[in-house]
Amino acid sequence: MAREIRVRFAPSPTGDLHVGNIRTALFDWAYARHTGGKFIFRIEDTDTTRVTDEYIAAALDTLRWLGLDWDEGPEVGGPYGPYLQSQRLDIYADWAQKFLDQGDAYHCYCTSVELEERREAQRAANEAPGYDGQCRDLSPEQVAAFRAEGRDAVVRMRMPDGSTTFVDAIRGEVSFEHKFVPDFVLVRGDGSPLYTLAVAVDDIMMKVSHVLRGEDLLSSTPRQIRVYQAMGVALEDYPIFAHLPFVMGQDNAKLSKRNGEVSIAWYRDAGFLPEAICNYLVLLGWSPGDDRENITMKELTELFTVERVNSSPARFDMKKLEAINGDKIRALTIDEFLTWALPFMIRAQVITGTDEQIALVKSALPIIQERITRLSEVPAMLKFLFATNFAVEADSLSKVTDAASKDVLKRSLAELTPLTQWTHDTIEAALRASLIEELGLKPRIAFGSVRIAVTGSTVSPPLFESMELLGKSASLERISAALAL
RNA sequence: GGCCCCGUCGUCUAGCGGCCUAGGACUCUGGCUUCUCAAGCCAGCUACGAGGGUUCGAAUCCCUUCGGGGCUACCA
Repeated sequence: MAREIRVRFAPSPTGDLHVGNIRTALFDWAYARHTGGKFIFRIEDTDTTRVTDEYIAAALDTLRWLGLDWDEGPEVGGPYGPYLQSQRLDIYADWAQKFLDQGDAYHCYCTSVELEERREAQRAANEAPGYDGQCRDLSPEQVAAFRAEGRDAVVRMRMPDGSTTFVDAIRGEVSFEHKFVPDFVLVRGDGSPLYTLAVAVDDIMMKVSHVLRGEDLLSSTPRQIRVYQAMGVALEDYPIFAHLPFVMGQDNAKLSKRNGEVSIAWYRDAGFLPEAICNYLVLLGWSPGDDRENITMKELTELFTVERVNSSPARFDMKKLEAINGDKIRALTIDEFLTWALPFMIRAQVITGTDEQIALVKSALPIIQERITRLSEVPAMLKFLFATNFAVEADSLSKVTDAASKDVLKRSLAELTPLTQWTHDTIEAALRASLIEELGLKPRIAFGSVRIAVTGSTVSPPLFESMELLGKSASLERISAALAL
């Protein structure tokens, strides 16, 4: 029987999770869900100088926010834990010792400074820089001499002659000559493990069946395979590798702050829905095969296969993300929309969050739903409903103070004041009859003046609905106030 | 420099030898609709990096070349 599908997402939280990380996590998750396998979340925190608890906590939070639930990992546990590498140090130490005993690895006493000097010399001689094997076969006397000097030793893996060939599920057969893969360090001088050791040990110990990760790790794969060999892992128990193409920035190279933000936390604050982010990101390097582009998380789990993943890098396009986000916002029910929008209204200090305010926001959401592309636009669109010190925007001022506008406003005030029923229908009927039919004005001119007076801006949600929501007294007050400008 | 990966509209992609005078989406442009802005609808612009092969036939297969990227750490 085929082995269980187990896919892991193993970030090293040296900062906030970024777009590239999440695209990988999304593919990992989607593949696990598609196959009915397990999605494993592992934290690679062997670099204690760069990984912090805050970043780890933020990573969990981001994955949760996106809806990428994990079956094994931090907080949920699992049969192959712990899932933080910093808690598995003894496991790595045991394997390193075994490799040493077997002769697969050896102690290397070269210092960083010496190594750098030698690499420099290699570069100068136009040779491939890499470990030269100086400590490969030290005599007991030499070892004793280095120890006497007080040198620390790293544990270095011996790369045998030959080559490593493996099949990448996305790129096909990939081969590396070992002469281009120098002996690499498994354990630091202080005894702490390196990624090269921990990642291979954990993937095997956690019975990971598929390693879907960024293509930057493609060239480190032969090193992982070397560790599997030293561990005595049978070929059929090697994970299947699939190296995902990069997500790059707008212009040239890697995605960075310059060309769009990288941190997922930023997108969250900017008013993007998790499903929009996932929908957009999954389209970067993968497609369902037909012309479908609006894909729900559920559809993703049904459709996602590694076979359909592209091998070429994709450029991140904020415009398209926004378009998808707009689509997702429009697809929200009003209650869902309200839940997402409220925090933005409160954070922007447009409302404090009273029941009355929430009710008004809720009734106003339908008229702005198809007008926004990010949740962060909600406060600006609705602030006219809550303004305590209402004022017409400076840019629009001149458009309500001219004589023609004054006439429109005067007439509007006269027509609207006697209205007993204040609904968008009655308001529209009154205004159309007086301004359009009787005065013969163009709708955009006539309603434009009223719009500025009532909402303070030339751009607003539909005028009559806005006036209905604002209420009769406030609407009339604002028209009067504009007349006095 | 060496090794490895990649190369279809501006961008994301469909395409896996004939269905391609290359399809969809985003962007952009024009129009319709219209109380502004949107949304919606219609139309348009724009691509197989280049050169050789293979084949009756190539975006699809092979080679070369050019271009882009990654790696080359006691980072991951």
